[in-house]
Amino acid sequence: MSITDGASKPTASGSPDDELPTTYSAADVESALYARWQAAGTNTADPSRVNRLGGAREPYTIVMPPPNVTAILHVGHGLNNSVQDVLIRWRRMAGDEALWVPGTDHAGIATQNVVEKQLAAEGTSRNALGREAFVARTEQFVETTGGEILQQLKAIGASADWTRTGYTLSAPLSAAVTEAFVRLFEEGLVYRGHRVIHWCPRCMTSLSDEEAEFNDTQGALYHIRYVVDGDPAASITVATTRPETMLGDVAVAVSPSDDRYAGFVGKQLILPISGVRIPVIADDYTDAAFGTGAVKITPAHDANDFEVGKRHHLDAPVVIDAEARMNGSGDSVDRVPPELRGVDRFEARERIVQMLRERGALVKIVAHAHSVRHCYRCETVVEPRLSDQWFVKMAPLAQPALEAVRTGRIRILPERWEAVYINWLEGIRDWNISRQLWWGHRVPVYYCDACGAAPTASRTPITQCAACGTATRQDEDVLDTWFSSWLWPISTLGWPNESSDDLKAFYPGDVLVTAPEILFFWVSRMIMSGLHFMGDVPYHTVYLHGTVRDMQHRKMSKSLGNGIDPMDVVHRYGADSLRWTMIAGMGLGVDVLLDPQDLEKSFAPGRNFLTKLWNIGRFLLTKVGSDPVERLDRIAPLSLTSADHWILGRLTVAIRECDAALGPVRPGANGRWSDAERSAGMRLDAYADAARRFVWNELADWYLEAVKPRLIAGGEDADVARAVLVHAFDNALRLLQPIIPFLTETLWARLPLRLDGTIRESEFLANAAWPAGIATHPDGEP
RNA sequence: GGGCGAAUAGCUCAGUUGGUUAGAGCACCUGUCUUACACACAGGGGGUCGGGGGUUCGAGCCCCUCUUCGCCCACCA
Repeated sequence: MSITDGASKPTASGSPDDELPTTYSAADVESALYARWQAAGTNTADPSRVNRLGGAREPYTIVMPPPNVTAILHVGHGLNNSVQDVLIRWRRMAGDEALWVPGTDHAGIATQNVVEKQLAAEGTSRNALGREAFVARTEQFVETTGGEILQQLKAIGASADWTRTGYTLSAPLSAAVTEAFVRLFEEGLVYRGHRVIHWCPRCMTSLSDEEAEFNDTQGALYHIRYVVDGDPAASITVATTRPETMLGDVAVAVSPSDDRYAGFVGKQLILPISGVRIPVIADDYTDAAFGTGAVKITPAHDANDFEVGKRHHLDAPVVIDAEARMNGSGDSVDRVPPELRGVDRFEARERIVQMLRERGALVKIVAHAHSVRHCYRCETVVEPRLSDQWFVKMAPLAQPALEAVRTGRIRILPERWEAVYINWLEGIRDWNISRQLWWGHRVPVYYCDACGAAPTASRTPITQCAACGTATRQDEDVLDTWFSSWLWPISTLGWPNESSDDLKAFYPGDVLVTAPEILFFWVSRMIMSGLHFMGDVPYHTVYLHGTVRDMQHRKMSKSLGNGIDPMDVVHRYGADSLRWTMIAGMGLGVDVLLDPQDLEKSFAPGRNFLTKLWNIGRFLLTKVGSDPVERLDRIAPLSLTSADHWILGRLTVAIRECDAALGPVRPGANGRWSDAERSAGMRLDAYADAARRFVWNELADWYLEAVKPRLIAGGEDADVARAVLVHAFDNALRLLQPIIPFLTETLWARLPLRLDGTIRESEFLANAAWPAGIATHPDGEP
């Protein structure tokens, strides 16, 4: 009989051929077993069983960070989802109604970029296709190839509730997006702003502050002399890292307290190359100690300069276009000399520097290290650009989110991230949510060009102007991907339908498991949206895990070629090995180092442990046999040997250690973490280690050896030994199920029955009870 | 510029409020195919806990300082 057969027909009727193969073959077991879990609905949560709806169980909810719909599983996903699955499986066994909501994210910019690349390869482009055809094409692409990652998650054993799989661009979740936008619009928290934003000239869209990442760059500080109008002997030298923007200068700002320039304030300077006259102004923005103490002010191409410009009522001439080429528009056309028009910004920089040099306006060039913002999707240097965008006013949303962490309704682990969270929220800036893309949720705002009525945000499409009856025009922009992500914990449960059973049963949820990188992008915004739209936090614990890196501590990435394909590991060592390695090897918030060059070295410990467990199982099933065993509580304590007492004591200790490592499940009755609880628990590595120690060092190395003669001798004492052995192993399998579900389930199905048939209270170990310690054997000493 | 983290055995890491000879896995050495397991078992070697200073009866753990890596944030013109 093969393992697969054995697993599919769990039986304790020990037929002679019912022997386990000498080696465990994960590949033969895992996918079939997963299918059986699926068929039995072990992962499916039922709101009617939840105490919030009159049921008997506590809910335990985790929402999966939705991977990009076009993503394929990488080892980071493997780590992230292994952690979530351990927690969910643990709580499911412990009697909670555990719900793990899976799904995918439409990933606006990322997906649009993928499809645009495909189109380019086909010799066409999105503009050639037009908006409607492009969106259709992308939808089709997502439909045919998207979501593969969800299948891969099943292969690593993720026990998510697939009946509730969400997708941010699905109809129900899109309705939630529209509802959220319109509500915020009506509350005055969404507004149209005219200001300098981050612009990616390759993606051709604006970006939020968070999407424009700083990269350290070795640049230069160009010192340029601006001569005073009417006094060629007098001049001010400005320092800039971006000389090409000088074409758009409208002033030079000096510090009001800078004596060097006091006499210049109010005078006019002549801008080299264009000859435009600009004033010298005094503004606190300028730091007299930096550079030359004089700053050129380019309101259209620098966010700070824009603010300075506003204070001094200066124009904001545009000299760089959307594709980052030198070009004026409207009144500013003449500011860009004909020979520079249409020239790329970096090429223009070289040429302008040369022109300045020729005119004697270039004083010097000094090497200067600074940080430059790049597009987080394509690495292109971001261009500050003056434009009209939709913003969310964040301060009113941030305040309750700040309080939630300060008062202990939410804890963030490791705790040090709480300071980072608080610091960010205290200095929060408004969120630019409009994107000049086609792939995403279209901004639900309608304009009437005919009568100029105020723009209307609407839950349903408006085709005719309410004021004048002419056809309206919908806003062309789509919303930031994260504007749908931040609703994920409520939208996947049915919001805005507040009578949804899922929402009532499973919200607020419990834990969010993710990497620190998206603390601002996502985690904090979900807290804000949960508090704002549902009046409660989406989770009480934020668990931030580390990053998977190679042996040189480099982040694993496709471009470096240092990645580990989790599916490769699954095929070679099994999902359980992968999971074990991740969970046992990862301290709280600590990076996991794995060697992509040597999978054997990285995953052998997990594989070895599984083999050990397998062999314990083989020993048990052959030596103990398949005859029913007595229930432990029916055995007179006096019949137990000191070895029996010892192993039962060790088991109790192991259970206690596992429980302690996993820690408090949820905050106390007032819904707030106490100081003591705040950092307790969630030590998955300590939990794995405690379970491993019991199984290997105590059960296998000691008790199994001690019990061999008794089993051989037979008689009543052999039956006692059999009962204790089965009890200990049964509990060991229960302790380990959350981490290595496949192997433990396979072995558990073959444990002999108890005399009263109670050993299997459930068809699956996945739904069996989490172990409880035995009160009569409180300590682990013999 | 501000903040945070890490530095413990050859490698990857544990060491919870300071308390007996500092631990695990892998690697290494010596035995052993002992009828569950050589992906194993029995035993063993190996660490001035980054440097310096301090508090204490006592410090890997607390304080100061330095060095080296890494991360986050920032209106580095």
